[in-house]
Order: sequence, then structure tokens, then C-alpha cells
Amino acid sequence: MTGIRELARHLDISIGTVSRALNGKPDVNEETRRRVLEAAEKLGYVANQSGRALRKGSTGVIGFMMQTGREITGQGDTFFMSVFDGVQTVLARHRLDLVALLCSSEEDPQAYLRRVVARGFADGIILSATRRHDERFEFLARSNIPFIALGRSLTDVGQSWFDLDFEGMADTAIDRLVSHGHRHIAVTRPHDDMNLGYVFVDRCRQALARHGLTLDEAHVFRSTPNEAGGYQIARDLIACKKRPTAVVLVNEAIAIGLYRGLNEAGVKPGRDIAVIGRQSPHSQFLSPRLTCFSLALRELGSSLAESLLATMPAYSKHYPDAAARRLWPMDLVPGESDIFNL
Amino acid sequence: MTGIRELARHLDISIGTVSRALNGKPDVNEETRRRVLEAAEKLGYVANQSGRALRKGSTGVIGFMMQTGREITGQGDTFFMSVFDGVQTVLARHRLDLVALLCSSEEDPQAYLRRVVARGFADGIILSATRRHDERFEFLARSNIPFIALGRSLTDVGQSWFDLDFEGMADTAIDRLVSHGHRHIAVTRPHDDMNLGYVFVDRCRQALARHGLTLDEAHVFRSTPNEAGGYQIARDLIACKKRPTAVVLVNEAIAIGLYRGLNEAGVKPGRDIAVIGRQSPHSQFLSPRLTCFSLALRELGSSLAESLLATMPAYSKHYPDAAARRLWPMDLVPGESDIFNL
DNA sequence: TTGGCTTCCGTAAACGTTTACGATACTATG
DNA sequence: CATAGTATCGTAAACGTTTACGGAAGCCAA
Repeated sequence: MTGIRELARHLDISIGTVSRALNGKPDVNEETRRRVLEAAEKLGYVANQSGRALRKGSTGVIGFMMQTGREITGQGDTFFMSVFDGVQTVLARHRLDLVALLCSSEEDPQAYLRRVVARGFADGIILSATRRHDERFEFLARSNIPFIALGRSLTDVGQSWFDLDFEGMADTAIDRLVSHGHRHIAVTRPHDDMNLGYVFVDRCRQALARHGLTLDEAHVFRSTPNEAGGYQIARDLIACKKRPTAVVLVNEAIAIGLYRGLNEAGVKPGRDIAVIGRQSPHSQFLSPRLTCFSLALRELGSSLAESLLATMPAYSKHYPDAAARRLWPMDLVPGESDIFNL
Repeated sequence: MTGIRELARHLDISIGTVSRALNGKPDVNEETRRRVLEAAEKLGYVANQSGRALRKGSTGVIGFMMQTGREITGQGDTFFMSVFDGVQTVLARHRLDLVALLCSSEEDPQAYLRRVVARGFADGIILSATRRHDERFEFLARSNIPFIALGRSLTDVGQSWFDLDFEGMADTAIDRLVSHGHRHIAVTRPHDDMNLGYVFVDRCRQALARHGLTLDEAHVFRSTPNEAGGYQIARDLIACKKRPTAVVLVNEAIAIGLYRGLNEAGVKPGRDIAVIGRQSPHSQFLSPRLTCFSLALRELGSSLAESLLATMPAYSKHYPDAAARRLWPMDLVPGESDIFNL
């Protein structure tokens, strides 16, 4: 089964008609269309990707760019796998496929993206792990290829983006802790390249100010967004000369390291210090159960996909009111790590 | 910059020569080659993927198939991201790209694979999350497309595969526990579809037999390979009428759930029960530190890629002695979860 | 000078598909 | 019956690249 030609010969009709029948074009008799679809199904014919893409100028593929070998997102695997699943439910409606574009740790992300785009690999691109200043935005905008970012950036080329509502998270967490009597609250943030840190810490500062409190700069803890980073934060926290009574974690993966570090020092979360973090596959299995912010990952993925499609001329009419820029809400899931009054 | 034609016109030579120059073909003057490469670099020309693939019949892409929205592997994100990175170091030597083929939870994996293959998307495919009986092998073998599996299966079509050395892990773990005086050892396994469970449990049984011990069938615990599964195992374990004094976990993600379940019942790992598991990003942050089996993920990825390339005619000459079927060794990393003598 | 060899390059076909265009047959309308 | 309109289909060009083939030029030996 080399191609459409064989299928046409087998049916004794022209390849043009076969193509039209398969692609749902109007100029074809319904009876012939049925025959074509039937034969295609029986013979397992699927249009060759390269030929189709070459002619149409589009590939039917949406790429989700990630970087391998690095831990820069601080998200667990379920995070992306769930988001992917949500993205796919929307893409499937338009016969679009999702692939993860994997940029090796040995290759410059910018160069990788240039290569992918120039080769015409994908019709649209979703960026993740966005940086505070991210030249990928400028490049994609110049290249005129539809894209959306999962994560905000200072770089603004009018692109669409989605991000978690860290502002809402900051407000809710701070209000909650203050209402329980906490006055010295620490916050965490990833390294300086990530925009997230600035957004979150600034909002926490504002939220504290509303209560007449100030954020001690010594209580802002930087770390890598992984388990080891959490452990480091615990040690820094304990070494503080004026130890805070609560801490809010902005990354997923760091809670378990923090727990370990605290426990080693005999400081018990939920009793000696209040901890609020982010939901992850294991946050509910920590002892004490982590009070955390959860979010609907699949739905985020679907919404993300809709916003991307809204920027693509071929599909935008289906999503007239997809928000171009959106903060995805998170819900507080009460656990046992922050329940104590001072 | 629409294509090779413009580049050729810009250099005032024919497109044939440009193509030959770019592809390192011999029939081209070194000076012109230099000029071509220089101009391509300057103008940011990259060969169009579709055109090239259409003509050459190969895409230069290797696909790693994964299923989204599900938790069937029990591996964390660092597992795959590290393996990917290793794969890419090898693929980069041949200008091959790695992408993750994401099969939605709403689509049949077999149908997805059929679609991907028929469309000519990838030159080679790496399968993961292999099942005990996996029809994808038969399909790929019939389709005559190079592939390799990360994980064994009962389905044997002469394919290459890689897998973790669960046999070695079973031997080491059992010997170690027995030498510490344990006589009643429990083991875990994922659900029945996964071949891993059979392999591991069988080998544990044999290892115990060498010490004159038997594996109590009531001490074989099935679970989903995620955190919740670990929690379930803990509860089952405690409900056992004859409680084992040690347990060996075959999946990555379940340790934390197990710890939680044990702690809730006042059973302390490393004191009341010995626990040996698999290394994960958080295994060293558990209290007590998990005694676990680790493996070199990047190196596994590289080796996996080499074995795949060895099955591809265009590249096999570079990897004459890449093992077709290989068990990847794991090392015991001593922690505190199993150190106690009975 | 002639012939053969080598080096380098241009020409054009081919890959599998989509689609603009035109052709045919049939229907309806006057 | 003539004409216009419609439904359906076939033809062929085009997408961007690679590569088989042949040709031109230069060189060297006989």
C-alpha cells in the first residue's frame, strides 16, 4: 500500500476523487465517498504525512516544547501528562496531533526552536518552562508561527499565554496564615531566570501589606525547584536568626525535601511551622498531609489548546472567545501542615 | 526564505549543487561548499522537512511513544527526561531528532501507532510501557519499521528490547534481607498486564528458594504503580494475619504511599519492617531514607538508542556490536529503611 | 592532437499529496 | 429542442527536496 494511487486504481477512480472523498470535500458523490472510505479503512490507507504537508503547507502537528535532562519546571510527570491529555481532547476535534518536541540539554533552546520552525515541523507550538526574558517569543513572533506559552514572561510580543494564578494563590495563602495568627511568613521562589518567582513574591508582599505586615527579605528563600531545593530551604529556614512561623512553597516538588529537612531539625510541620504548598502526586501522602493548592490539569490543557487554536487562522473561527491571556485558578486543599494557631 | 531555490539564486548556482553541498555529498568543490554553508548559516536556511522526507523516504525523526493521562509506568518525570537526554546524545551524532509521540488516553494505542506509522512520521520508534501481551510489536514487525522496546514482553517477534535487570534486583534484595535474618518477605507487583510483575515475583521466589525459604502467596501485593498503590499495599500488609518483616517494592512511585500507610498504623520502616525500593527523585528525602536500587538513566538512554540504530540499515554499520537484548544493571543504594536485624 | 580520466556542476525527474480548472453527463427550464 | 445550471469526476500542476544522469572543462599521457 504505497499510496493514494494504488487506492485509486483499486477503486478504479482517479486519485483526485479519492483525495476529495477522504478530505470531506463537497465535490464528490456520497456513494463514491462511502466506497472510498470503506476501501481506505479495509486496506489501512493513511495519507502520507510528508506529501500532504508539502502540498498543504501545514503538517497537522502541534508541538509542545520541553527540555530534557533538566529540572527547571519543578512539575511532576503527572502534571504534563494530564495537561497533554487535555490538550489532545481539543486537538482531536480538528484531527491535529500533539507531539512533545524534546530539546536536548546539549542544544541551545533557541537554536533548537529555529531548526524546528525552519523545517516546518509543526503548525503551532506550545512553550513551557518560559524564562523571565525569553527570546523564543521574539523568534516565534518574527517567524509568524502560531504559539502560546504556558507561563508568563517579561518578554512581550503580544503572544498569548496561560499561567497558574499565583496571585490568587499568594492572596489566599497569606490571608489564611495571617488569620491563624502568623506574623512572620516565609516564601520560596525558584532561581532568578524564572518569572514566577518575582510574580509570586511581589504578590505575597502586597498581601502581607494589606494586613499591615512586611515581608522580611531574609524570609525569601531561593532554591532549585526540585526535592533538593526543598531540603536546602529547610536548612536555611532553620538557620534563620528570626525564624518564621510559616512558609509558602511555590513549587510542586520541593515539599518533600522541606519536610525532611525540618524533621531532621526536630521542627514538625503543622505544629512548629505552618507549611502551604502545591499539590503533587505525593502531597497527600506526606505526614502531615500537605495543605496545598490544586488545579484542574486536564481542563487547563483543553483551555490552553483552545487559546492556541484561536490564534491560528484555520481554526480561529471555532474559538471566537478563547481568552488570549489567562490565569488559571487554583483551589486550596486543606491538609494538616498548616493547622495550628499561634 | 522560502527554500533552496532562493538560496541557489542568491549564490548564483544550481539547486542541485546547493543540495549536494549541504548534504556533504562528494561531487562538490570545497570552496563552493564553504560558500553554500556560509550563506545557509547567514540566511538561516534549514531544509524543509516535508520536501526532504517526501523525496528521501525518511524523516530523520525517532519517536518515543508514551501514553498521556495515565499512570501506567510508575516512573517519575526525571526518569524519562534523563533517558531522553541519553537517547539524544546518540541520535545527535546522526542528525536525528527525538520527539515524544503522545497517545491520548482516548485513543487506542494500537490505532495510534498504526496512524503514526502509515503517515510515515518516524524512521524508528521506541516503545515504553510495554504490556505482557503487546500487539504493537507484531504490528511494527509486520510494518517493517525499526523499533525497540523499553521493557520486556511475552510477545516475541524477534524485536530488540531493553529492560531493567529486575532479576538482579530480586537476587540482591532477597539475599540482603535474608542475611539480616528476615524469613517472611513480601514483594509487590503492578497489575496483571505488566510483564514486570511476573518476572520480578518469579525471581524473588527463586531467590528465596535458594535460602530454603518460600514466598507466601499472601505476601505478593498487587497495586497500581503510583503513590495511592503504595498506600494500599501498606494497608494490605498490616491487615495480613501473618505480617512479613520486610517488603521489596518494584515500582518507583509507591514508596511514599507505603510510608504513609505504615506510619498511620504505627509501623516504622527500618525498625518494624524493612523496606527496599527503587530510587526516585524523592527516595532520599523520605524518613527514614529509602534503601533503593538506582540506575544510570542517561547511559541507559544512550545504549537504548544505539541498539535501535543497530536495527536500522542506514546506521547499523556504526553499531556492529550493540546488544539487541539487554538487562540494564541496577545498584543498591543503602539507606536506613532496611537496616535492622531480627 | 587525441583520447580518457577527473572534477565539478546543471538539468530534470521523482517522492505522494492537494486542488484549481475544465470536461462530461444529467436535470431543469424556457 | 436549446440552453443554463448542477453534480460529479479526471487532469495536471504544484509543494521543496534529493539524486541519477549527462555535460563541460581541465588535466595528463600517449
